[in-house]
Amino acid sequence: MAEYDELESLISQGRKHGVRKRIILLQAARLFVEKGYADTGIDDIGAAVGVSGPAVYRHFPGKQAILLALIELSLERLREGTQAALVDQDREPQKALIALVDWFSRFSVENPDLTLVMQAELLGLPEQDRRRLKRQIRQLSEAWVGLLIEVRPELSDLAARIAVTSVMGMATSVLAARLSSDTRALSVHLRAQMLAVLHAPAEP
Amino acid sequence: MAEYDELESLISQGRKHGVRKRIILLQAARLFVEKGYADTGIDDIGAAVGVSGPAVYRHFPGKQAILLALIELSLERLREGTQAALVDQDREPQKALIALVDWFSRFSVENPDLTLVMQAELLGLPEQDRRRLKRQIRQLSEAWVGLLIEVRPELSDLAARIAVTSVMGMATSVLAARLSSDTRALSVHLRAQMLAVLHAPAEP
DNA sequence: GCAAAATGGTAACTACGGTTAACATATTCG
DNA sequence: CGAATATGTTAACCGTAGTTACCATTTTGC
Repeated sequence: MAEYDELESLISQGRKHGVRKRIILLQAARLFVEKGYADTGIDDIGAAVGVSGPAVYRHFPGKQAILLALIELSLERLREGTQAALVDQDREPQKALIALVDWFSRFSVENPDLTLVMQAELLGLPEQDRRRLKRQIRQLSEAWVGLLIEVRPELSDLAARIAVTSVMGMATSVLAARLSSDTRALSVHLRAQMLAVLHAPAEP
Repeated sequence: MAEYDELESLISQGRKHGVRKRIILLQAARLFVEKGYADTGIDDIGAAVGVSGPAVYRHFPGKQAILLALIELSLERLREGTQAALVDQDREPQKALIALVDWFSRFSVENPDLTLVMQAELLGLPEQDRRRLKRQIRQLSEAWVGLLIEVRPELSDLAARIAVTSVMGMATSVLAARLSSDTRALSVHLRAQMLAVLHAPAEP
């Protein structure tokens, strides 16, 4: 479910157990992306949820914990989506790669805040968490790289890594630029250009 | 001149007028990219220059001013490079576009800190400066968009904007990932994939 | 060579914001 | 119902880091 639909649905559910926590998370994502992690106060987050101030501490042990939970949520969604896109592709790397692009171009456009927070605010985390998460992100992209090399064995390892990194970067830069609110058009164009990168002629 | 070569050359020049200031700027860029603007203290910047603490205030009125000067320097270089790449192309948009990609793929790889700071830490600036700089960045990318539409009139405005934004995003994401220290290889691959994006088949 | 400007060091100030304390209300469930 | 738990509120705390004050030294230009 896209992040804004989820947020709306959660708010309508009143104050059930654990719901507040999820609302805080999604609103914090919005704020972090809009104003940056450093310039977003705990008070701001509370206000966005309709709960001024330190009430947030009832749900999270601190500001950093919110950011950490957010990025972990983001990673989790990415992992789920990647796996889901890979099943039922009859182990054909060509089909699998296209399925991945299909899914990711849609996911990133429909979940801009989650996607952007992960790559923009990793530095806000303490060394240790940052390392751990970076490793996990790398593992995720390695799946893409492996698939790409299967499809195009002529690519060097570096070339494949650059292509995959570029594909991720295209999504975040386009989202950050807020070029259009037409999510359908955005994801369609993104998809086309991601495929172009993955199929770009190799350089000697 | 690439940023690290410039830094080295400056340091060897001792303490001439205005030199210190430039050194502070470039070291600050390194730190901002490495640890983030928020987590880089004035003391850190001073230490990196061999001048502990508030001595930095002899050259800049404050921390934000350093960031501002950095992003403005970055923009200036981008403008210069864009212009330089466009002259002597006989007003052929096809050639001009390729010249732009040639130049930008090299520039971004040779000046990673300048390139990354501009897009990563814009949020650290006060509203007003941020707006102004964003506008200037947009103007810069509009030059690319105009050129691209000239070459490929079948592209919608949105499609062209997405392509150009993607090209910029590819550079920053690849630089941030630090995939290789072989700048030559990086820029060559980047170039190829940027061209692929700009020539990607349009979507209906 | 000397006055003036430039540059630097150390110590102290201060504001901001994350966090905690202390106290209140509402919800849940036996 | 009533105890326990969850959730909120306001006021106060306090560490950090950007900034300023003040004094020392070096560099520059007449």
